[in-house]
Amino acid sequence: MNPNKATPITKEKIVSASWDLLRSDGIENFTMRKLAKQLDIKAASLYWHFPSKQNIFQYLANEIAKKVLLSVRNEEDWKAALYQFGMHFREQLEKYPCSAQLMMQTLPSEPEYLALINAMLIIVDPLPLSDRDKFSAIACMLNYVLSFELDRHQQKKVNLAMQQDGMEHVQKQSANAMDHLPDHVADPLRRMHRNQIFSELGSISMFQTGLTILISGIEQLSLARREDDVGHMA
Amino acid sequence: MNPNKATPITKEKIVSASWDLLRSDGIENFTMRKLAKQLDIKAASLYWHFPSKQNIFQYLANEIAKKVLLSVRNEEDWKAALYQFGMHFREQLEKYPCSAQLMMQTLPSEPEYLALINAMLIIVDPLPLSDRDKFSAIACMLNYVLSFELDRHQQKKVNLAMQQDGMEHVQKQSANAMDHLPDHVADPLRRMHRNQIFSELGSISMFQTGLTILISGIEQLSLARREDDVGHMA
DNA sequence: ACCTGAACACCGTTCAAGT
DNA sequence: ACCTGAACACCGTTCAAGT
Repeated sequence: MNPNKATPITKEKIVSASWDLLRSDGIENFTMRKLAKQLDIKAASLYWHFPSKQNIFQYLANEIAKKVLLSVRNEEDWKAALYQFGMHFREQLEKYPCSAQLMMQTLPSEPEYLALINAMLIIVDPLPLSDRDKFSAIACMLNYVLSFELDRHQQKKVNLAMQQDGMEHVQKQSANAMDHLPDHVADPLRRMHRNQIFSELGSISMFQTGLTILISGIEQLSLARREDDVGHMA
Repeated sequence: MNPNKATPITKEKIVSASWDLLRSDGIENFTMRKLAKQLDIKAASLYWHFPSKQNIFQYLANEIAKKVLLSVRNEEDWKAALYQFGMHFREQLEKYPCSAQLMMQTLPSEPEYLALINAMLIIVDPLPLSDRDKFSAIACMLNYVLSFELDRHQQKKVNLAMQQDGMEHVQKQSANAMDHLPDHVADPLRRMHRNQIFSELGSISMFQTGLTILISGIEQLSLARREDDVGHMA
């Protein structure tokens, strides 16, 4: 029907269609056949441009990493730098559909992803910490940012389902489960549910709180390790 | 062939076979047909006991949560309590195959999962923090523990692949990517790679470092918020 | 109550064959 | 160089029919 001779499919076109498909159908419903249909080609043709579906996902994850790296700015002290990095990172993740899933199911073997980790390590490199501690610290950060976006994404889906159903079963399910918690025990969770804390779940201010916890935790760790050193010298 | 009349399949048997299948094949290769074969029944029969594959996963995730709750002990101060909680949580996650994947792709709607979150909230409830801050803090913790186990799991797979291949392409892939990092910039990542930091990736001591960061970060946050209060009063 | 055969509507991937 | 038809070897799930 459409031999596409005039305008052959390119890697870029496939990538762009992939973003569209992720946005409309989610990563769990992303199929090669749907992707091909969107491009007016057959699924088999995709394999001339990419070796596998997994490889497309890796490419997309790497594109996100590349974008995050662009927005990295130099900062005076490491705390501000780490904070800005986290904020920019989250901002970029929010722009791309299924960004957190893409980066989590891709191990960091792509160059830009590694460069991203390297950029974070550079920030904490001047701290009086062992390499193992530095690595632990930035792994914490990375996982935090990704998990946060993942949770936000899931929360959005739950909210959507609640709207569509007139919050029939989704809301009820968690509300019921909440009611069946033991009564004889303090239950901050139920209190928070009453106070609608859950609706704020993916908010920026919550993100900032976690970021603050991590950064001042890292600061405390380097203070503690420094004391260890002093102890050793004495 | 085997009508199983003497010993009908029970929910427990399906669950037990599911753990076996997860351990041997991983969550990505877990199929209803394989699960049925292991129980000497047909895939369709599983749907009399469980409404869906997803529901089996939810059940398994809930089983993990139940087990973690059992190992929660009372502690004098909140820092020790949170630390012990994290350590026990990670310990249980290590025992079950694909535990982190199961808990991450299940939103916390099951009763035991909610009880788990509640148990964590109880620990931080006495702190001088807003409910929003408390929730942020334990979301941090939860995500940290799950992400850590997830990373450990992936790292184990990478190591296995390296052994089987005689580290042909996996090692090379990341080593090459490492070599192509820009040279004109500080590269702590390459230094750490040389110093074999990566092989320690899922170790308990690394886990403890992250846990320490989080807990002292939460402590600092409550100190800061307390100062805010004092400021308001003045 | 519990299980199966057979089907439905899909998957990712391969590959000889086309242009 | 780029694409397709047709197939392979699978999926999760349903449901009438069996015992």
